[in-house]
Amino acid sequence: MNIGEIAKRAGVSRSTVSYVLSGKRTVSEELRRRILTVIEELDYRPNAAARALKEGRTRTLGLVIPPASQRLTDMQLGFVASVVEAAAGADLDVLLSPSGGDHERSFERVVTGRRVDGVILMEIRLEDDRVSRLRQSGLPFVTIGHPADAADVWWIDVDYATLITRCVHHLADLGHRHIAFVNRSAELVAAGYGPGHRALAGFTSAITERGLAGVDVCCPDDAAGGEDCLERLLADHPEVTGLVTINEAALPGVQRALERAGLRVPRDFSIAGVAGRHWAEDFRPPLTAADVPAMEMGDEAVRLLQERIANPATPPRHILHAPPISLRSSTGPRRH
Amino acid sequence: MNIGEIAKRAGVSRSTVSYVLSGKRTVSEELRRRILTVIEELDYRPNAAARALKEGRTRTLGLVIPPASQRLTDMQLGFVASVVEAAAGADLDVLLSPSGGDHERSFERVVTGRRVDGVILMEIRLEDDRVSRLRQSGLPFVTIGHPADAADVWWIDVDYATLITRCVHHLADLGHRHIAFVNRSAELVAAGYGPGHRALAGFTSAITERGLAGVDVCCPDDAAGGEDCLERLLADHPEVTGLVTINEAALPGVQRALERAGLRVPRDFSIAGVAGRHWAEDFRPPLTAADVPAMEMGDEAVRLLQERIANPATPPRHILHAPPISLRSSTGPRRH
DNA sequence: TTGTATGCGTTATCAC
DNA sequence: GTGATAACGCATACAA
Repeated sequence: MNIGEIAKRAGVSRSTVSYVLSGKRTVSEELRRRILTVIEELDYRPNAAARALKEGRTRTLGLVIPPASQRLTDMQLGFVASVVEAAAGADLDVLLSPSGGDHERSFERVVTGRRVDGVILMEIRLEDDRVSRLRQSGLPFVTIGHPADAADVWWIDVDYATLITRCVHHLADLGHRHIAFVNRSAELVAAGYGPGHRALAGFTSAITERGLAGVDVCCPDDAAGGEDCLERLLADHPEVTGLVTINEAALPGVQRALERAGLRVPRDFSIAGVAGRHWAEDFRPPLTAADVPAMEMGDEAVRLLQERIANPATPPRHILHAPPISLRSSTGPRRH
Repeated sequence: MNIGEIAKRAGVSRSTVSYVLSGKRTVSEELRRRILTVIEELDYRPNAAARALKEGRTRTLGLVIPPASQRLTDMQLGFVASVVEAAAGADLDVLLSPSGGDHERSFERVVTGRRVDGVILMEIRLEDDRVSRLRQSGLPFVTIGHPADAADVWWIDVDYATLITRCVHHLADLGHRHIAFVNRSAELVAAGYGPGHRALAGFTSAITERGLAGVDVCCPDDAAGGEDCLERLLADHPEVTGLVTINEAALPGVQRALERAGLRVPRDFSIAGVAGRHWAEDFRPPLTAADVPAMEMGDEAVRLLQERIANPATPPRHILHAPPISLRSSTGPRRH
């Protein structure tokens, strides 16, 4: 079914059909009716490839995600979901591309095959090859997270340094003097994962500012890893009475280790961090945390990307979120 | 950058370049070299839209997911991840389309705009409009889950009836006489969500077969809902000593309610169910459950779809998974 | 072994 | 207000 067939059945030319569809020139009411009826009857819809070829744009956004092998966190999932939702709201389709692992080809196809009008990139490293690649390709893109050298890229991020700093101050205000920072996995941090580094910087500076004793550890991104990690931490640093973290996936394990050590939260031990809202609320006890507005951020990513596609010359825009810390029930005064 | 530009710079015709790329006819080694060098230099890649238009296929699969508003379960996430991974492995791209909610347009675009060569559908209802729509459209599709009338559709599913039956037998063997079934949310079940109905059927028949007393309840798909639900259940049916469930998202709440009621798992109360492996393992105590092979199923969905695209006349194939129940630590003998 | 010509389905320019 | 026609970039049947 193509536009020519519609034209034939309606007894008009192809261009008239096209103009009825686009509304870019006036068509007599009679023909309009007739054409729309035929379109309806045959359930005709323009061929996307032909349209893309002619118009030079695909009405499709690329979304580059971490490979599946590495399980997506709740927060990442929130980004994906909200990007898809926002794109659908703007009548845009979303092409998913796993990066990393052995998926170079998928990424290359998206970037260089003109399959999309723009790209949204997640899980940004401080030095990120994909960002360089995209920069050089000229394809509009927006990142969720930002690389070290980010002046010329459009991005949206969470201000991990500030948030972790606030968490430390909160614990310090409650009287805690020995505080631990539970980071994401060692591999991720070693690979230059931005939030890991920025959160650590925030932790270190706050610890110094308040004259506290701080210890930081990397921790695998799952419950079992969290359990091991905290067990070791408690053994090596029994003086620690509270922790701050950006590793939501490790928390169930963290809590099990605390329980096993006979420590109650928040009576004997306080936990604060950065996490998705659902996560923080479903945790027991509910987690005192900065609630990352994942839904909003996906939305913004799509908006920014549309803006950039529409007007490539616009100077870069950055959005840095520092949501307030929601006081729940996982932090309390230090017990003597 | 197009194929003509490459041809000009290499001093050959466009078709020669095209044939070098496709390998569909022999090209002298000298020209081949020259052309490949130019391609390399300019980092040329064929325009996907032009190729799709010419070839009549897009090398893209559609993946229809539930809307983001309704949070994806761990299992659904596993499907998405594995589909994307498998598709990437076959050099196929994946176009994501949220369905339900107010995303009709997105679904219609995918189905009727020839944006994809085939579609993978998730979260199937017994009577599913999207399946009917796809059936009538002639576009090849595979479902994860299956509708009531599924003889002519290609699908992959988990045998919820059998698995829940096994769970009931397992509890019965341990001496439990009063068993509850915790279903997915009432809305989902009312909407004809397949697993909800089939699992319930399996539960009922097993209860009857063993001469037990069974009670079944619907339960919201989140921790808070699970907590409420179990609290009510324990109040109304204090004789119940074990439950089986397909609602993994409710389990943290279920457990909290049990704890609050002073019931220990598995000493005082047994839990068995169907869940993703990670989920079951991370649970405390680790969950005795049939581990849904989500990764494998996404893979199969892509393979089946490729098969169907390649050979539309092949009779439909169905794959029904009934993974064994992994004995972990959430079930034990009834206490007297 | 290579080149020329055609058409995929659209949109948009030009002519009427 | 409407119709004919030329691209868009590619793959391939047909010529040489």
